[in-house]
Amino acid sequence: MSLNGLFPIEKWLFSTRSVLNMLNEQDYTFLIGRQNIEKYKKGEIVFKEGMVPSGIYYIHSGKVKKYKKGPTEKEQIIYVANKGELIGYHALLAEERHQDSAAVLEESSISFIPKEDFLEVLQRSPQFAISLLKALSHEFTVFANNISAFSDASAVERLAIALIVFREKSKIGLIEGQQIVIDISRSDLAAIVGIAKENVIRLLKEFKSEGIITTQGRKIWIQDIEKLVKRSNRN
Amino acid sequence: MSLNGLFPIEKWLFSTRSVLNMLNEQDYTFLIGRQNIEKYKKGEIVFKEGMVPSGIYYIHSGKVKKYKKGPTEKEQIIYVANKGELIGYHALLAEERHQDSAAVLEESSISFIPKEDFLEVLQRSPQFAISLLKALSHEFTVFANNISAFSDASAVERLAIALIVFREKSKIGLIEGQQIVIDISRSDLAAIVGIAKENVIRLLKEFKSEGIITTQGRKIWIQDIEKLVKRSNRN
DNA sequence: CGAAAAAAATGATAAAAGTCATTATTTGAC
DNA sequence: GTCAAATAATGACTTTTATCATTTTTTTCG
Repeated sequence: MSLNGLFPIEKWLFSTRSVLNMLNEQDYTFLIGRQNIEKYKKGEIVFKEGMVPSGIYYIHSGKVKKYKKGPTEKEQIIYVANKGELIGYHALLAEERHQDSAAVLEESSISFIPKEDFLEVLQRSPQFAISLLKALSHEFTVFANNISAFSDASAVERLAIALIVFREKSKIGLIEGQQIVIDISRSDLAAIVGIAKENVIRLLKEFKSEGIITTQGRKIWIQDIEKLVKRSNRN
Repeated sequence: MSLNGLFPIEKWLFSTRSVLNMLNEQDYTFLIGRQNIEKYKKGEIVFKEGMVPSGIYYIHSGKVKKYKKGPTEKEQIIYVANKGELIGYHALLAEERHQDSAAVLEESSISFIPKEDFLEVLQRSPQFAISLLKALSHEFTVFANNISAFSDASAVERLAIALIVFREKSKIGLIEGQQIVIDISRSDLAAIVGIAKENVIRLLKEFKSEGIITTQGRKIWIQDIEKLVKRSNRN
């Protein structure tokens, strides 16, 4: 079941994956081929807002949330990074402290790339810089969409979008034909959508009664993607 | 009256200004020194969502809003670009269509930089690319803050932030000691804050009664920045 | 300057989403 | 497998913000 023509998924997804693929084998190996992979358990923190960045991170497997806490301590998830993506490069490139925090959503393998190594490759490969520029610029599409959706879309619509996007992200690494399962806590889902946890639960219940999803514990299966797209109002 | 120590203004502002300043004189003149400046009247559109970018724009004077319209036609302003800034480069660098629209908020002088010229300078100056990377990365700080504020801050708080930030932007080009005036329509202010126009008016009335601002027509003068900062809850 | 148009302001009402208190279910560790 | 802790679910109620209809003020332009 594809989203082609159904939903503009490309406006809601991006990936730093392609950036690395343009590196030659030597540089690629230099950056992420080394065996400094670390395992993170669910909920563990990769970096925290305010920290001075000493390098960037590459996600070998798992999912990492980037989030911010406001004065009221309410957490807002800015982005969920996936297997194959880089995180932590914004602060490094901007030469400032981390402006958001990162924590893993599920057991993940992540390797650390020291600042010096990253900047070295950046200096010696102008094409890498341009490729990064392209990736960063595309990120804006997604962010602009998000900001726009916050004022234009209702809670249900944003939840529908979040489910569609998260499902897409959960496809990665799956075998063709395998059931896609969305495995995320109600709190995290609420923090992505920007609404209260209780509302997420109530709206999911609505989706269940409409036959759009089924759930079991925290797990969610999307049964009728077309109806969900309709509920998102972005088609 | 400075914001130093009062309010983290740097988290809400960025500028592509510095990017151009790192260019050598020759490249600088090549890009924006030429006499293809065009005047735009209030409300005129610079580019529209969906257009294929053929170049980028440099704002010699004036203010330009970047915005998106959602399915309900509600406009959300993503960013207000100022004198000295570049716009339209995201789509160009990402090699995609414009994902937002741009229109001038007040009479502006803008020059067009053809795609080829911009990319040429980018290719021949690796430092320019890295400088752009830095600028783009910093933009994320601002965007992330925005997204976080949307879920964490109330309407009044966001309005207070918007006024503080817009006031700061209106300082540019002013003579020291000159009164800062915020000159923006209630609709545009509402589109920045992401709330209904009527609410902007009601909240401004509240600010007036608290002695924080005075107004005359569309014009707003901030009389007590400290109280306003307090209302923003970000200090 | 004065009329028409645009924008700001106001008031009443409706809708959406948040909060709090509590119960039910699931998950994870021993 | 059982129990404790964590998380999901529910219901009543409050708060916030949007919407709509209308009046007043400001701006624009001949």
